Amino acid sequence: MAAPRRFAQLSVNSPLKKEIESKPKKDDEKKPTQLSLDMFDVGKPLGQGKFGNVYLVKYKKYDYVCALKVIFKRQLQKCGMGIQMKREIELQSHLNHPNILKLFGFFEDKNRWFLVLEYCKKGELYGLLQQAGRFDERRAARYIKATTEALKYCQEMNCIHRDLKPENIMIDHNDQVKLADFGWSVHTNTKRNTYCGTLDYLCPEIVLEKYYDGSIDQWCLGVLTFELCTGEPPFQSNSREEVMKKVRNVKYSFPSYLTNDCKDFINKLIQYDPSKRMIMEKQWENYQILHSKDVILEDSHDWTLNTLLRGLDISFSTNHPNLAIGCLVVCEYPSGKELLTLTCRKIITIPYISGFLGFREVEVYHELLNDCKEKYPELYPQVVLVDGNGYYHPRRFGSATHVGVYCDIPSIGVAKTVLCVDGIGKKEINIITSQIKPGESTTVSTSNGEVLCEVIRSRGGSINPIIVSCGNKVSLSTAVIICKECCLHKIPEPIRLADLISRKLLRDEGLLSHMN
DNA sequence: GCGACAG
DNA sequence: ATCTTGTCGC
Repeated sequence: MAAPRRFAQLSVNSPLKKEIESKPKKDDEKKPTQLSLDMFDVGKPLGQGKFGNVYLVKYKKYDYVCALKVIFKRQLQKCGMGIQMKREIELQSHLNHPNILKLFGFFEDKNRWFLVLEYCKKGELYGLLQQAGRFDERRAARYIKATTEALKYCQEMNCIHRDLKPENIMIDHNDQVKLADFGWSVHTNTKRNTYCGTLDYLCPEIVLEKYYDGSIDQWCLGVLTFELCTGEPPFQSNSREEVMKKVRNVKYSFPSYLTNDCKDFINKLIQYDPSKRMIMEKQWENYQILHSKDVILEDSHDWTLNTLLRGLDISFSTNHPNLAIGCLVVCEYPSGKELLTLTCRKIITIPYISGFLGFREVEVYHELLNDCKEKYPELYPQVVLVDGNGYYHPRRFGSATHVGVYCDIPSIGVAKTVLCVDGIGKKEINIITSQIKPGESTTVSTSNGEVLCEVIRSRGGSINPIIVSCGNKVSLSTAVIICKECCLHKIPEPIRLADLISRKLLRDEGLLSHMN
């Protein structure tokens, strides 16, 4: 314990590392250079904290400027953080990422720990934020993106930061983000309102003293985004109790100047239920994979020549957070006669996140389609109608397109509602619908002339439209023809049946909330 | 007929 | 994820 600590693992390009490696390994002694205070010129203090100060220092041998964090063992012990400190150093020294502050090395004397850290000329992001009041979304997004990269890396390394806030994000001379302070942080109680301290970034499970996991960093990322874009943390209040109450109730509101995209992003991260917080890993990965594949928006077959064309639909319904019952209904086209019904019960591991449509569903749909292909190959559908938007989606990738591309099958998106794209929302669609005759349809385009979808007004008296958009390998005009044929009711028959069947199954199993 | 629910 | 709607269960 009292023996001098060895050098921590160094980043590849660290000058300190070069020195160690250039030293001839004499004898069998593998002990690397032992750092000590006299190897540094100590300059001006960079910051003060609860456990000690940070100084600008120069590593004499190479004239290399670093930050030296001094932590008094006494203070640390008083807070019962002695052992934690060592674990944190071990952890931090193994992290190597462009957006994580590098720990070059560490050493100790009788009373103090010394951490040799990367020097960041522009200091804490907190300071820059104070100067600016608030950042415009473009600038905030740059910081958030880099921070996300760092957090993603942390998650891969099974490390939870736990203490994300603008005080712990350093900005170097190149304006690059460097995430700092992995737990042993020098708490900067001088800057933030001492009364609330770092309470602003606490998530509900911490406030309620429940178990927590890596998703607390997602919560904090949402809070951070809010603070960078507005200058104030979302749950700010006069008293500790008030903040905690607001956090428990997830009660916060946006200033009017924020864009919808920004609010949306924050909303997806600041979620009470940890499993509902937007995650960087799987969703994003799937999203990228699917986006890298080609979506075909034209007819891949001459549908009109095939009189035996079958329509199919699958739907998906859940109340239990992770349980889904999917249903696939094959109908004869164009009569709409039901030929086959398959269901699938599956535990979904991906959380539902609005705006990231299709990721949860696609697993279930895929299984159903495979099942059909294996057992009833003659009934395998040529085209699937999917409940929800298709290519017409703010991210240009709705459920129907996901299913179509993922399962490599022609697909059509059939939605009852619209998501706002380029100023076209529910209200605009309703106006458009009211201008067309029952049973007729019209194409809706954005201001650039890009076609989004076709709105069909049902044959009955309702002005509630059916919105058809391209999924994959089916053109919009063909999609509309097929859809109209399948519309015995307002929702195309296969979708309607699948919806009813999957919901009935859930109900029968007592998995819909009104049953208990 | 009324209430719940739909992702 | 708030359909001034459609459907089902009770």
